[in-house]
Amino acid sequence: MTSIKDVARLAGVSTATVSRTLSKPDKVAETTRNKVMQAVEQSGYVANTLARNFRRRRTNTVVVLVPDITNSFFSNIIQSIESVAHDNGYRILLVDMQNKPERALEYGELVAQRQADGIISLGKTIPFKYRAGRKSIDPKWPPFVMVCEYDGMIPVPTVCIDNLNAAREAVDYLIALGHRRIAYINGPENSPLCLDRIKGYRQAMKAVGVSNTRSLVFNGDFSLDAGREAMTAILNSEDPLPTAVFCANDAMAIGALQCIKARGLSVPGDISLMGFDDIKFSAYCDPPLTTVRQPRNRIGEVAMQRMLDLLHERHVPNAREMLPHELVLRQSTAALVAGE
Amino acid sequence: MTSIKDVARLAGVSTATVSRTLSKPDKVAETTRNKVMQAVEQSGYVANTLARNFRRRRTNTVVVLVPDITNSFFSNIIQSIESVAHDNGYRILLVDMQNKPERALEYGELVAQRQADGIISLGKTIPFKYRAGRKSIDPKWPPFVMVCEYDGMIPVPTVCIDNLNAAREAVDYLIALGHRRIAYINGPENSPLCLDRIKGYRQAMKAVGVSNTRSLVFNGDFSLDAGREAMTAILNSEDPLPTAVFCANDAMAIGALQCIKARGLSVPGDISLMGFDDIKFSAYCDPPLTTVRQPRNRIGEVAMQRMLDLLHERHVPNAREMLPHELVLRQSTAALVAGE
DNA sequence: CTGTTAGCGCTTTCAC
DNA sequence: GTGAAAGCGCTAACAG
Repeated sequence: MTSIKDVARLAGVSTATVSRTLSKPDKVAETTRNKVMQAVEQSGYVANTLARNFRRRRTNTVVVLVPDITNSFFSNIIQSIESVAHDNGYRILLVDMQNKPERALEYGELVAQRQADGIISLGKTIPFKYRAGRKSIDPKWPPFVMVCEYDGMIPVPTVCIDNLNAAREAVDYLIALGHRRIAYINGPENSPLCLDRIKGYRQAMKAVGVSNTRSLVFNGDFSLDAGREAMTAILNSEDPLPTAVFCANDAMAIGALQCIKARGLSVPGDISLMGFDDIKFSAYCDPPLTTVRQPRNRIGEVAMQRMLDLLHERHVPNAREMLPHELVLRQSTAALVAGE
Repeated sequence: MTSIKDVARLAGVSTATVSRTLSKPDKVAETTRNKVMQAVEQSGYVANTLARNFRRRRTNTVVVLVPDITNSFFSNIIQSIESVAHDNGYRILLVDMQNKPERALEYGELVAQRQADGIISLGKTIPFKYRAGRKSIDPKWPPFVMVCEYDGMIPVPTVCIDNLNAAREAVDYLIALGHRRIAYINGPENSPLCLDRIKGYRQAMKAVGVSNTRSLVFNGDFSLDAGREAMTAILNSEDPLPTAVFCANDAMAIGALQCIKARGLSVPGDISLMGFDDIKFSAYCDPPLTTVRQPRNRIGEVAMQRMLDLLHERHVPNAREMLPHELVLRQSTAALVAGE
């Protein structure tokens, strides 16, 4: 392997000059620079990033913690993170948590071990130790950004949407269509994001006089199967059927959709159905799914941007930065026909 | 930052002993080991991986090149790669090629730069320079494994399925149902994997006397939209409608499905539809999609296993290792009714 | 089993 | 503008 020494010898300069030429070319006289570049060319020299990173004490690598990489909701976010990272000379170390948040702390160590310069988490767990209720994060924490989820206990730079109001608007829309008996298929109960969405749902319901929603709320884990199962529970319940069902994500809505149709009921004829996220498949359902769009690519971009800000020691507020969501009206929802 | 020296001093031993205790504990006397571990504990020492990697000349990191991370077909493969990697002390550096194979060479350099120990590519492009037609790979290449795709020009360790026979079996199944006018929506024409699949399609058609399939073959790029567009072209064509359509992947089949239903035609009543891959959504279509299952998790596992073999200098044949596929019969295909 | 020693390849003062 | 020299923190001979 040719090293910086070989290049130096070949160009007849010192290793320091080679190093400078490569990292700060403008600090080197043009003739010297040319000599060095030619020697680099000729020897096929490629800098050893390991040595460089070691010396510079940085990796130009950012860890991305993904709760479940097979959940297609995350893929656009990851794509944008990767893209912005790439454009700024950073690489992504991908960690699939496989929905095991207890492994988070293990990955928090990656920065201490110098495997990465910072951590972006798409999940709800903070990969560092902290005392609940603290007003601010430990100043010794490495650059850290949360995406979509957040931990209410401690303020951390977060990029997400306004889940409460997004859910509220979704349910308000169903209400405007005349629905009152609206079931809600929620995600994992311990997820702050889901707490916000259910709060939005409850607010909207309460505004039209439905304050006890207990029998209308079902839980799932964001998977297609969970949607089917929750919908089965709804259809099997002895309570009167809801006229609309709002789901905490599109995958569960698609699972629910299949279940409804399998029972011989129609969407939106018998039941209006609404999802959340606007994943690609939602436009290809039958009927296409009314949903709430999250600007996933934008979320990823902003998240990586904030990470770069932190890495460059620019100020980033320890607060949630909310990006605009959008109601996407398709054909899975319809006005409640009078008398139904 | 506490370094190995601090620990050595605290434990009253040499840095070499600390290093040994941490990497080969069995080579150290128990009493010494205890002293060291206690010092580690007490000082909160975390080894600097950058220094360690630099010294060991390895990163325990493998680059995974993904053509398009938003294509959900890849996510299970990545998940398994990551999982096996993690269990063996490796990390994954994720690169999203965004379908720009020309960037491959840039990433091939990552190993030369010591950013990674090996490369797994899920795409069709080899990220190293090579002369076409060589019998064997350049012995100077770093550990490299291809997944799903392969490059016919040069033999490289590859983990995939038997695309030719899988496609052939799929079409044979449609033929057994009585179909003869079977259209094919292919993926990118320059993909070896697609060349195999179309070969399988043609073989099956030829076996029942259809040797000119030109007007039956359409191209797409594996996306939902491409499926819709290809299907639109089929339906708008002046030729008689096919009674069955085989798609090179499920996403295009789902796109085609929507298009067919939008025209007021029924699947499988008017047109039988068959996909490829068996992604999660396929079971949730209406009707659920008949398809060919690729063992995606297994593919990822085996691929990372082969990478580990290469990294440990075990022999890995420069050949394709084909994993078993499986026909998944659902409701999007039906026997051709006589007289149709 | 343990300590001494010599770097890995690069960057970065600090002189000149 | 350039070179000499001193490490970064760790590991791996080697000797004892």
